[in-house]
Amino acid sequence: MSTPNAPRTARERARAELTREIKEEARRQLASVGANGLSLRAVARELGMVSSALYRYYPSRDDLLTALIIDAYNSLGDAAEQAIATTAGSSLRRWLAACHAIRDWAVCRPHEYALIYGSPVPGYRAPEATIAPAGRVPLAFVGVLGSAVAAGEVTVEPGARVASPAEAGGALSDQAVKLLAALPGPAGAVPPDVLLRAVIAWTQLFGMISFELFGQFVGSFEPADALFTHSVAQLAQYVGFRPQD
Amino acid sequence: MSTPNAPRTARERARAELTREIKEEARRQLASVGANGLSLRAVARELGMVSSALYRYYPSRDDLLTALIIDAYNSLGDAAEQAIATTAGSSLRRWLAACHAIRDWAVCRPHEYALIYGSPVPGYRAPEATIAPAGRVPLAFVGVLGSAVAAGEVTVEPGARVASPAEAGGALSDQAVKLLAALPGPAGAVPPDVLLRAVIAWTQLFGMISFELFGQFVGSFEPADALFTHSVAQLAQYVGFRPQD
DNA sequence: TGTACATCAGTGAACGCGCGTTCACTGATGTAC
DNA sequence: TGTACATCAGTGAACGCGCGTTCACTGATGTAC
Repeated sequence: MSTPNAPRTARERARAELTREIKEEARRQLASVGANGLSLRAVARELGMVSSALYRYYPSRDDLLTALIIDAYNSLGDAAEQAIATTAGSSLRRWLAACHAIRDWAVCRPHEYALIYGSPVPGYRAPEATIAPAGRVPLAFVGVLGSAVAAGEVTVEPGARVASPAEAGGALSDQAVKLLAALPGPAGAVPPDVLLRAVIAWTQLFGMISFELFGQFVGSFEPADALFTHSVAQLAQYVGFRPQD
Repeated sequence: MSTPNAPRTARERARAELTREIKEEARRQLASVGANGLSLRAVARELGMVSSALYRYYPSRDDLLTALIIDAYNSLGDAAEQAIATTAGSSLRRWLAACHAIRDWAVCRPHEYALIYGSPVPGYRAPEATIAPAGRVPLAFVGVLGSAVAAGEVTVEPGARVASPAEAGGALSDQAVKLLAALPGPAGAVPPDVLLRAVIAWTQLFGMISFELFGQFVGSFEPADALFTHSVAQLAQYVGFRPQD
């Protein structure tokens, strides 16, 4: 019985393998032509097949794209979760490890990063199935936040930090509270203002990675390693992680 | 003599007008098919011309794309500069006005935003001519920073803010100092640590706008108005702008 | 003011290409008795 | 264990499409004398 999804017959094994090889070749092509240029015919050609054969594996080009998108989200989610799981010490350390893991992943796979965080492919509508994988990174961050709050490793009262209390109320805190209510386990206990600070850090993280990969730092902060390390540390401090070890 | 570049003959006037109309139609198509799908033939069709006629105006598809990119950077640069120029009061107010102007511009023209801040078009290499327009927004921010420093409206000593002094030295401050040396006028007098904080705010600004436009907030912070206003205020405070009026 | 010539915008046909998808087919692999 | 049938992977031709770019051309606009 081993694993229930394991292929039993030779046919099934071949099918699983080719499904994987098609995705791999498609990923390789992403790098040279981008998501829009991805072509079933070119993938088939490279694999030594006839283009119509691919339709035994993916019903259309968009389905192949969807598979690549889901894989990319999952691969990034794995990287973040693994960094958190394998980093010992304080919540701060785990938070920083996740940030660095995400950037390292993106630098190694710029085209997969562009696929999920770059401009949307026009005419392509992301199906439901991408939503859960897309949520893994934010969820991983919220998980760190939750255990940090529980362990008292994050400052809850932001002190004199709130610039405009009027804004923090109303629509914004409603959104934060609603989001927290939908979160699993101890993450729901994160105070709304801590969550908001984390969201800001989250957007900064991806803004910086996008700028690095998409060429906005050319001629100024390139290479961006030092800037990245510095900014991630700054924002972790802003979120409220205590610099204890 | 009027303006030196004004078209004199009917022919020249017609040429200037068509050049503009081609760009306008191309911009319209960006919205439906994206940068990769932009096609000279479709533009010509919509304009009631034959496709080869466009070659009298742009020597190739890439040149038309370049014109659109330059226009987008300039249009965004205009918006930011104008917001700064027309906002009275403190540097803080001008900084916030610029941030909001940039986001408003992006929300109104998501496809032009994607063209310049989204994933790069594969196979397209941005020519030299795009560099200067691309620098207008950062320069505008640095301008506000410069006058804020001169007027004492920004906190120069970050207090206990530096998380890891070791990183702030070395490569990173070298880059900051080099960048400042290349800046015009009073902007060069901005202290490196203030510049670094502004760079972080700058990346957060665009990270948040990208997340909003590219759909990462679906199901959580949508609409993102309140989150945006809050985060921009938070980062202005982080940069060190004094909340005086 | 009128004529001769040069410039240039726009035409239409063509070249050569690649794409996604469908469909009837062959032949190998798997299954039931 | 062997045979008959069902399943399914892969083929090759075809459909209908759109693309960027070139090129010889016509006819209108501009210029110099």
